[in-house]
Amino acid sequence: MTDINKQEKIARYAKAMGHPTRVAILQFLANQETCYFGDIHEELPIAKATVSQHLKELKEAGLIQGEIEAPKVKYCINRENWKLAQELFNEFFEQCSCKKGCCQ
Amino acid sequence: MTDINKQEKIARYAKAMGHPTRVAILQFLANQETCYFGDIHEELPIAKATVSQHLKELKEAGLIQGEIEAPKVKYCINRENWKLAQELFNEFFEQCSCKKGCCQ
DNA sequence: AATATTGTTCGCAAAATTACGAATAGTTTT
DNA sequence: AAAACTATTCGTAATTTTGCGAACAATATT
Repeated sequence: MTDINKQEKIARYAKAMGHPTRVAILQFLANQETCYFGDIHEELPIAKATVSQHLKELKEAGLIQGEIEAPKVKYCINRENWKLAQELFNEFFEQCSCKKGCCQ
Repeated sequence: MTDINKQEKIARYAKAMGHPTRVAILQFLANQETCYFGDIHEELPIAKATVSQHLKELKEAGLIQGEIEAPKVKYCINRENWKLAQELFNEFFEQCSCKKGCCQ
């Protein structure tokens, strides 16, 4: 992956994580095996339409995935991309020159 | 730090990192000891007013800091918050249930 | 078949983000 | 003191984000 490509991926993931509600959703999902839309909605003080929208964005960013289990919809973390995001952020934060002992 | 507080901090940092240009700026700064506004602007294909705006946001999020070294302005990573962000993101990504071996 | 349940999509409004040129402010150099 | 240099702030326009209620779609239940 090129540097610029990595930057764009980081920005994409970061943007998806750039809202408290979405961080809360991710955290909730990360600590469940899987769960239904209703469970997520129950946790949050916002309208279901808004929850659905946040879920859509997280899904489009690739951090979560949903599958229909009629009549419910089951969401979970997208493990593959979660791992990728973790690696990208890790590498990103590690690269700081202050990690290399060259500054106070 | 409470869980919700952490979530908000993560969201705040993530939001700041949620734009390719800002990731590029952070990456550039992370690999310099320090540098001037002009150096950053030179790296980027956008107007200086826009660069300044992105820098302001990164500064307000706490990821960078700037100091006047007349007539220039010197920017650098805010090491303290960089470290905090690194720890928060690390903990966040680690918490996923898929890390704990309880799912495929 | 009618009704209920579960979520998504639509349509809208308010607010925030992004980007830029021009104007401005603060120093420094001439 | 004037001119030059560096970067921020202002004003504006276009786009995106956020949030909601209402309408809708799909399946399950009665």
